[in-house]
Amino acid sequence: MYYDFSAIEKKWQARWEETKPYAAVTGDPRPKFYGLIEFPYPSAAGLHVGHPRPFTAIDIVSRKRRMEGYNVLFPIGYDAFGLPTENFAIKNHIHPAIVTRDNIANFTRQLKMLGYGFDWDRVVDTTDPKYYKWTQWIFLQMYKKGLAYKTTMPINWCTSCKVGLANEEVVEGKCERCGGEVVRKEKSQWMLAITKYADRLIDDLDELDYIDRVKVQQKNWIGRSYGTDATFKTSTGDDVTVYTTRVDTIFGVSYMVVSPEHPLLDKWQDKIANWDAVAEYRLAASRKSDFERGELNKEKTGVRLEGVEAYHPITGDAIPMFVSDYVLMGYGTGVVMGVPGHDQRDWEFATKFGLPIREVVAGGDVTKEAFVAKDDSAVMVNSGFLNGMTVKEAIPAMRQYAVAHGWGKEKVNYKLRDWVFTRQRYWGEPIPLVNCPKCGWVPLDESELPLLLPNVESYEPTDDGESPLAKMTDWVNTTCPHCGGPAKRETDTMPNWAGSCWYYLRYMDPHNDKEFLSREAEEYWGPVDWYNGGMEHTTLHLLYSRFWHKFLYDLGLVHTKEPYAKRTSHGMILGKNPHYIGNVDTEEEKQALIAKYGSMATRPAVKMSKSLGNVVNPDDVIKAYGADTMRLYIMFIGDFEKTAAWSDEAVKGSKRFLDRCFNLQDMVSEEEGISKANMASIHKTIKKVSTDIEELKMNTAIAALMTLVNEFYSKGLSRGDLSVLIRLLSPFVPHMAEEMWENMGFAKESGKMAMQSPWPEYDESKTVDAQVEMAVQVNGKLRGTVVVDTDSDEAAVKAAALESDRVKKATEGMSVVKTIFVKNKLINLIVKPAK
RNA sequence: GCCGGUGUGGUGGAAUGGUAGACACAGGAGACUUAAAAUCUCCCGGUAGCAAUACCGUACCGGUUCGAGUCCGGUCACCGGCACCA
Repeated sequence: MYYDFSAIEKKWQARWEETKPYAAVTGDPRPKFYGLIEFPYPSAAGLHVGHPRPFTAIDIVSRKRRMEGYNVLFPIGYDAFGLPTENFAIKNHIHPAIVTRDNIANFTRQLKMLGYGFDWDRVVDTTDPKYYKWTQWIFLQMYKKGLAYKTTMPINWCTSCKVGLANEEVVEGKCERCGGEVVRKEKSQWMLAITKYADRLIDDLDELDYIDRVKVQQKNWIGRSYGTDATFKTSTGDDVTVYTTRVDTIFGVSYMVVSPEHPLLDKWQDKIANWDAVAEYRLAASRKSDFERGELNKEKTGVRLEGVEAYHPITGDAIPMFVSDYVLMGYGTGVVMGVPGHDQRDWEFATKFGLPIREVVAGGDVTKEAFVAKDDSAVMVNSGFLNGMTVKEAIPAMRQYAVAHGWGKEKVNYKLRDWVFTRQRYWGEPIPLVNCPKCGWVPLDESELPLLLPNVESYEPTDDGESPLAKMTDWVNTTCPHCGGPAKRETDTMPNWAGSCWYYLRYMDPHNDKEFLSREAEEYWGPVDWYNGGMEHTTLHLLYSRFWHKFLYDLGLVHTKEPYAKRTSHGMILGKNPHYIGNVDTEEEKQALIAKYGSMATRPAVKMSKSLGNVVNPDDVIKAYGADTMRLYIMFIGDFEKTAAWSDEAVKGSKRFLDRCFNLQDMVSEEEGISKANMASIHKTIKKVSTDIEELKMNTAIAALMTLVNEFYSKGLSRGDLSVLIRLLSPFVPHMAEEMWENMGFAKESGKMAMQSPWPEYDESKTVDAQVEMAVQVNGKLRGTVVVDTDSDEAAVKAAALESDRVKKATEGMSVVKTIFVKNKLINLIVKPAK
C-alpha cells in the first residue's frame, strides 16, 4: 500500500474541520485537562521550524489525555501587537491591522496543515477590540487599586532616529537599526507595581510544578535579600541611611558613597566646598548611557564631597563621603557604606582614592584584594564586641545591636523593579485614561471600553519621542469623564507583554462580551494544567502573567493563586552554520574562518537567520515529506529541553519509519487480539511510550515505537498488534493513524476515530520476558553474559555463569570470595588467587 | 564576576550506580532490478588479531564503590541568563 501522505493529510484535515473532534466542552462531567503553549507572534516571515517543537509536544500530551477520557482544552491564539509589525507597516505603508490580519491568516493555514488538535472556535487575537477591551479593563482595575502609577523614567533614546527603543533594540549601546548612539532620556511613564507582589511571586513558587531552572531564574530575577538599613549621622545635619546585607562588617567602613542622582546632593549644595567638581561629575554621569556606565572592568571614578562627613554609629569616627556612579540610585537607598576589606568594588574604589582598608573578617589578605568569605564560618577581627564570633553569629548579633541602639532597621530588598508599562508607539492597546487639568488622571468609564485605536496617517513616532497618537488632535482632545471639562487622552500605548498576561483566561470563555471571563468557565477550566514555553520568557511574560493572575485572585475573579500548575520548557532549533570550521579541510581555511567569524566559526549549529541562509521553512518540509513526518522528526530530533540542530538528512529517517508503519497493513495476520509472539514487546512499548510522553521524552518514546516496528518486521504481527500500534502512534502522527485505523476496519467496528479510542493499557506482569540475559562480571569486569529464566536466584545464575569458558578462564586458579547479585541484571564474582 | 546548564562514535542522540553507544542519520556489503531510486537483510567506537579474544574508551585530574557516563572534590571548554544589586 502506498503512503500518499499528501492526500491522507488533506482528507483528515477536512474531516476534522467538519466534525470538530477537538472542541472543548465547558462544564462536561469528564475530568478536564488544560494544555497550553505560548501563543505565537504572527510575523511576516510565517511559522519557523522552532514553533512546531513545543506545539507538537503539548499536542501529543493533549491527544493522549483525550484518549484517556479527559475533556481537553488545547487552544491557540495570536499575540499580535508589537514592533516588528509596526515597522513593517511603516516601511511598506500598509496599516498594521492589515499586516496582522494577513499574517494571522498565514499562520492559521500553516498550523492547520500541521494537524494540531486546537479548538479553532476559541482563537484569541490580542489586537481584536473585543479582546483588548478586557486588557484595558484589567488595567483600569489595577489603576483603581493603586497598582498603576505615573513616574519619570529614563528610556533608551536613539540620538540618530530620534526614537525611543525597547531594551531588545539596543545592541551593545547602539541602535539596532541605524547603529546610532543610544542615551538615556527622562520620560514620564506609567508603571505597574509588580514589586508589591515580589514576596508572593517567590514564595508561591514552592507549590508549583515548574522545572527547577525556571524557579531559580525567577528567584534570582526578583533577587530578594535580607539586610539592614543603617543610619549614619553627618555634618550636614541630615542623617544618611545605607542598605547593607553585611552590617557585621560595619567596623570596616572607611568611607561612604552617594549615587550621582541622589537628591541630598542638591540639598547640600551650599555645604559642599567643591560643588563645581561634584556638579560636573553628576552631569558627566547623566550623559553616560547605561551601557557605558555598566561597562565591564571599568575603573572606578568619583569625587570627594569636601566639607561633608559622616560619623560612625558605634565609634563616632568621622568618615569621608564621595559621589560615584558605581552606586545606583535604583537599588537600596542610593547610598553605600564602603567596606573595602570585604567588597571587591569598594576595594577598587578605596585603592584608587587612597582610603584605609581594614580587615574585619579574618582569612584573606586585604592588601591584595577584598576578602569575601565563601562560607559563614570565618571569624571576626578588629570589630569590638564581635571579635571572635563567626560571621554566622556576628550578622544577627550586629543586627540586634543596631536595632537596639536606634540606628538600624531590618530591611528586605529586591532587584526586581516596577514594570514600565508604556510605549511611545502606535501598535499597542490604548491606555484608557484621560488627563484633566482640574481632576488629574481620570479613568474612562467601563461603558466607554474598548477605547479603540484610531486610524492615523503615519505610524512613525514623533521627533520628540511621543507616540504617533499624540499627533491625532481630534482623538487626543476629549472631555473629562469626571467634570466634563476639556481634557487630553493618554497617547502612549501598552507594551506587547500586556495582552499575553491573561490570554490563557480568555481561552476559557472567548466569546463573552459581558465580562472578561465567566465564573463558571474559570472554575471549570482553571488553572492551566500544563504550560510549555521558552526560557526567554521566564523573567518577563511568565512573571508578568503570574503577577496579573495574583491581582485577579485578590479581586476574587479567579479561584487559584497561580495561573499555571506546571511549566516545562523546550530548547531552540538551530540551523547549520555555513561558516563552521568543520566544513573545510585545510588548516589555513579554518584559520581564515576563525579570523573572519570569530567564535561563531567554532559552532556546528547556530540560530537560524536569513543572513546565514540556514532558515528551514516548515512549508517546504511538509510539502516534501508531509506534516506527520515533520511532527515526528521534530520530536525525535533530541532531548526536548536542549537545543537541537535541524538536519535535512535526518528527516528522511522519520519518513522511512512512517513508510514502514504504513506497509505493516499488508503484513497482518487475521489473528484478533495481541499475538503471543509480540505480547511482552507490546506491553513494554505501551509502558515506555506512556511514561515517556508524560516526561516529554518524545525522542525515546519514538525510539521504542521504532523498535516495536522492527520486531513486527522480523516476527510478523496480528491485526490486534496493529490496533495497539496505531493508537500509540495516533498522538504523534494523527493523519496517518486515522487512515490506517480506517483502512483496517477498526473505525467501522468501533464507530470511533483512532484519536477517540481508548489509550492502550499495559499489564506490568506481561512486560516481562520468560528469559533474561544477565551480565557476568569477574572483579567488576564484564566477562560475558548468560541467558537464564527470569527471576532466577543467585545460585542458579552463578552455576550458569561458571560454565562459560570466558568466566572459567578469568577465574582459573582463583577462589570466589564474594558474589554481588542483582536480580535479572548481573552477577559479579569477586575472586582472589587461591592459596 | 555571579547564577543555571552541557561535554558520550563520522553525526543527532540512548543509558533508576549494574552489559556504554538503544533508536536514527551518514557510510560499507549483499539481495531484488537491464539499471538507478525505493525496498529488504547484514556490518558499523579505537588498537592488535584470520578468528576466538585481549586491552583501551563517556572533556581532564583525583576520590567513594564489588561496580561510576551517572555520586563527591577539583580543573578546563562551550551554551544560556544576569551583571557595579552594596
